[in-house]
Amino acid sequence: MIFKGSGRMSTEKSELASVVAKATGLDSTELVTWIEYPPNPNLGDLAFPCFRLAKIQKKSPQQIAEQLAKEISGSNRFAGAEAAGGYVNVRLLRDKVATTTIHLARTATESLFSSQKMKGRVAAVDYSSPNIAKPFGVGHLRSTIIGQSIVRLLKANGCEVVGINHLGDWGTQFGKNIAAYLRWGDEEVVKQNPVRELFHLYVRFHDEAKDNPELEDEGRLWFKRLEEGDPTARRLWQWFIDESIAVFKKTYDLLDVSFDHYLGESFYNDKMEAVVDELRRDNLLVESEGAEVVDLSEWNMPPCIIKKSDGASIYATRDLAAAMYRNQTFGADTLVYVVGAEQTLHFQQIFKVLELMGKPWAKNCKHVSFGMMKYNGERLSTRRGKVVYLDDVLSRAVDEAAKIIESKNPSLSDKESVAKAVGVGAVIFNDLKTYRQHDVDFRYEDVLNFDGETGPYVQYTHARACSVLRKAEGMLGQDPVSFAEVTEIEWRVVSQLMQAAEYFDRAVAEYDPSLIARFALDLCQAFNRFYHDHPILTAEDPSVRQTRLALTDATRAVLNWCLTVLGLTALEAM
RNA sequence: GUCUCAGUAGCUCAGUAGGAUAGAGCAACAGCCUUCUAAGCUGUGGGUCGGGGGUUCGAAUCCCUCCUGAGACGCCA
Repeated sequence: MIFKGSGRMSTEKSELASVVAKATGLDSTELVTWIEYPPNPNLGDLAFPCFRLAKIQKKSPQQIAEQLAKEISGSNRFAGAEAAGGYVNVRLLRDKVATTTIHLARTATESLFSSQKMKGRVAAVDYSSPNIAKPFGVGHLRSTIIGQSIVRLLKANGCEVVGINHLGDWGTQFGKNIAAYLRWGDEEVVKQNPVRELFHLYVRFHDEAKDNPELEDEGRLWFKRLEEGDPTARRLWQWFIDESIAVFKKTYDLLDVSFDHYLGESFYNDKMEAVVDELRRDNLLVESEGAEVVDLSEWNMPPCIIKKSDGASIYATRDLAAAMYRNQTFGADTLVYVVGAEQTLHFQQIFKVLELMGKPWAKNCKHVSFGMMKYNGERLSTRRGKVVYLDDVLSRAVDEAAKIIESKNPSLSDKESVAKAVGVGAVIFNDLKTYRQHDVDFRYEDVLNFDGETGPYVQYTHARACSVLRKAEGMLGQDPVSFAEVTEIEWRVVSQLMQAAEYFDRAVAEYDPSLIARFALDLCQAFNRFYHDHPILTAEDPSVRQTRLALTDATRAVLNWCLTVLGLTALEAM
């Protein structure tokens, strides 16, 4: 397993592993991966299962556990250890761990998560990549949001990142767009609402083409003219692009999404022939059914078509050209594609061809795939007009947030921008928290719910911590606050903070922001419990007050970091 | 037909480098605001981890098989 042991484990785990290593003679970097967190905190803070050791040493797990418990207790580096059913349960020096963890969280928040392992590396991340003159639906949300979050995650890990919007700005559909516009379009109407209007014209073109097949020829003709550089075709095409990007940018601004480059498919039009030449030089091209392909049967894949039987290139050629451009021009040694799971085979083929071309960076290519977005159980299809517009979703979420503010906190200042942050945050977080390969059925009731495991919940917890700290103004400096005693409920918070690096390393290794969302939710839960059960500002003992404020500040800083990485606004009040 | 991915509480999902009694949230019900933001906290009910075999001291997790759903499977991207 590639990722095994690659994570920077908590310092507490490494400490335990080194004691066990000394006692057993085994490698501590291996041992550290065996260490677990006990299912019940009453059992201990860390647990070491002895079953595997039992096999090696040919002794009973219980026997080993008891012996190890003695060694660990005797080391003075832990509060205690006891054997229980083949496990050694270890209690940490909680006051010490709390003191150092909280200080780190407050003063160097990012280093609690990241050890900058990707310093010196360069990644090109391809995300969002909507089609020009097509509506930006909820279906595009996943690539956009997950991609942007991965960009931030990699940057936090010291990686240089180039964010690329690989716009769908080329293809026969543009011939249809042009033909439809020239037949029925009106410049003023298009300017009012460019993407929706162009899309309407496109849909109409399809409808009418059913009865008038000559329309298809008209579309093909206009695409041909576009390819040949016809001025009218070029002008309209460029206009569609400019208007579409302007519309997309409004949505991106709202989502706080940005790119280093907008490089659409058309950008590679003049860069594909060089790829074909290189493939030919490498003797990778073979003729098959009139087309030129790279044979991949050895790897159980269908051939990768490079040139169609009519001599034209195809998207595989384009993606190869794009990959090479990203490597050569940006110096990217890692290429990330945040694209739906339906293109899995395509990317497997592309990556394999790059490998066959002898590109050493081919092994660092990663397709971050995700399931399909559905609506009422049905596949969304832009062509058939089945679209849920992202703008509609966002504005409904913002309206809902505004309503809730009005009923819960009407005296809040800057209500409008808070409503925006909360509404948008709910939409983003909803998409990020359960990222897996599952298809998701988009439902308004889920997105508009702000209770429980949601973005607003995390934002609320952050605001809550901020509120306490505001009222404690001047009572807390940046100096380390030393814990004399940590309550069980306080410890749950510290214990969560302590695991930040493990979550982060896995999130980076698996390109999965949902782990950060999960981490933040667990932290919120622990903190809210603490907030509910313990007085902070009104704690009688001044030193207790200090430590609780420090814990609150640590939580605030860490939630702020998580929210930012995920792309949500960390509000100070809501 | 072949390949890939998925199947865990009524719903949405964690857990899938094998480990202790399978966890959250939503929804339902019952509590908690004269105290730091109740978008919160606590409790109750709810499960043959799709079915069946196997490997192992131990399986939701690994292997085999079957069932169900989605996607892909050469000139769209």
